Amino acid sequence: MGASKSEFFSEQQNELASLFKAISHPARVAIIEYLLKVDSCICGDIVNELPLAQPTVSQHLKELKNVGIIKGNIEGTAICYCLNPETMKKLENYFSGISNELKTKCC
Amino acid sequence: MGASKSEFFSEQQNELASLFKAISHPARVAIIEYLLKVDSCICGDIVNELPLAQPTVSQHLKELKNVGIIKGNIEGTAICYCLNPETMKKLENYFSGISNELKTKCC
DNA sequence: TTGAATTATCGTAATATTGCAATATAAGAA
DNA sequence: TTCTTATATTGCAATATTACGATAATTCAA
Repeated sequence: MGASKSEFFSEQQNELASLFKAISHPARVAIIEYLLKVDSCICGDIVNELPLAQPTVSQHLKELKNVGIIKGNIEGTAICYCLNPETMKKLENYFSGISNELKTKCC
Repeated sequence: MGASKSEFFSEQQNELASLFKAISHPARVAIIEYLLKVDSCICGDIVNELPLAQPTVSQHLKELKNVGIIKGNIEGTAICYCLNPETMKKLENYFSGISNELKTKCC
C-alpha cells in the first residue's frame, strides 16, 4: 500500500489536489511570490534568489509548469518563466465559491 | 538528503505550503467538498462516503484540523467536524491578491 | 461496571518526494 | 566547429506520505 487511491475520486478533485500539491512546498511558494514581484519573467535568477542548487530549482519549475501554474517561453539560450493568470483565477474562484456557500456557524 | 529546507523560507511561506499540503490529496479535497455540501457538521459519515478505512479517514481529518482547515467539536461519543470559514477566506484572499497584482502579459 | 458506539493512535509495508552531484542538452558567439 | 551560457535529466540517498489492521481511548446507556 501507500499509493493514494486517486482512481476513486473525481477528475476535478484529482486536478485540484495536483494543483495544491504543486504549491505545497515552501520553495515553490517562494518561486510564485518571486515571479509575482518581478512581474516580467525570469529563469535562473531564481537559483540566485533561493538557497537551492540549479537542478533542484529546475525540478520545482517543472512541477509548477506541469500543472499549469507557470508558463515558460524560450528566449534564446534562456527560458523565461511567468505565472499563469488563468490558473490563479481558477484557484481564487475555488475558494471564493467555498467562502460564499459557507455558513458561519459550525455544529 | 530529502528533507525540505523549510528553515530557509519565511514563516508565511511555510504556513501557506502547509495549508496547501493539507489539501494536496484528493481524499482531503473530497472531505472538504463533502463538508461544504452537508453544511452542518459530520463525523464518521465520511467513512461511509469515501472508499477509505476508518483509521485512514481519521488521519486525513487530523491533518486538515492541524492546519486549521476544519474544526472539530465533541458531541457525546461522536465528533462533529466542519470547515473553518476564516481559513477559507485567507486562501481566497491569497489568490485574489495574486490575481489583482498580476499583469496579463507574460515575458 | 459492563457493553456498544465512535474516534484516535500505533506499527508497518508500499510508495512518493526532496535535494544534489554528475551529466546531458540546446542555443548563440567566436 | 568549439566554447560558453542556460537549463534539463539521471541516479541515488535521505526522508515523508499513504493506507490499514490491530488496538487503545472516550463517552454514553443500561
